[in-house]
Amino acid sequence: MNELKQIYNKLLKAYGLQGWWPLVGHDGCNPTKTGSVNGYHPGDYSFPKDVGQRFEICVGAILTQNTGWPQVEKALVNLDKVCGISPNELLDIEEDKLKQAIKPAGYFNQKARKLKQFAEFYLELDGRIPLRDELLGVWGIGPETADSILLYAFSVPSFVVDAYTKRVLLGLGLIGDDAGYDDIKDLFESHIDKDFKIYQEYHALLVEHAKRFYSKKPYGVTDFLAGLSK
DNA sequence: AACCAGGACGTGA
DNA sequence: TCACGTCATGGT
Repeated sequence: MNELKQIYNKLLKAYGLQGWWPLVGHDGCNPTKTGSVNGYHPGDYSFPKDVGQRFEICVGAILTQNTGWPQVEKALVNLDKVCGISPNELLDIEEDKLKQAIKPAGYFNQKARKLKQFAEFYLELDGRIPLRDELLGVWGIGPETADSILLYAFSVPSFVVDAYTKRVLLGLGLIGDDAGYDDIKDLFESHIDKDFKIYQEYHALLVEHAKRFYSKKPYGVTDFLAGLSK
């Protein structure tokens, strides 16, 4: 068994199933993740259950750029109140009202524009699953957001790499400081079975682990996984 | 009171 | 290609 699989097993044993992506309108959802916001559904991979939930995940992926989830949740609740979370409703709402609603998530000028443009793109899809390159062509969607949308909204096994992921792998000595986004993505995808459930859990587990051991400098000095590699 | 959060884009070299 | 500045609110 390769090292990345061992790390996955160890993280899973330590933290359990994470149940990403959290949903605000959690109908049919079982928010059992203790000590966290509602909307998680550990062990249930039948999400999103409808197009509404699918679009909400996309919106959340954009709103969470460089921002903590609790703030995104406030923005989503506001959005749901002032117009609703659907492509048409986001296109119809006046931009200033949109900015006001998503303000808690920060970068409201940019993110309001991003949401408008994504809503348009989403309608053009007409129910089809987008290609990664198509997502990257939308203004405001970079590699991490594209992969998050593919993995959590469309259940496509595209591994998500974020700042935490890089810190953990760097701390374990598995990559160099010069490793880029695609290098790290390819590393996971070449060593882990292309199963969207495993990719969803693995990314969420890395975030959970990083929040505990890699949130303040010096990063990773107390990482209990560090003994895995040398 | 800095520092950071589940980044992405625009610019100049 | 790449390093760097910008965007913005709210936690710790």
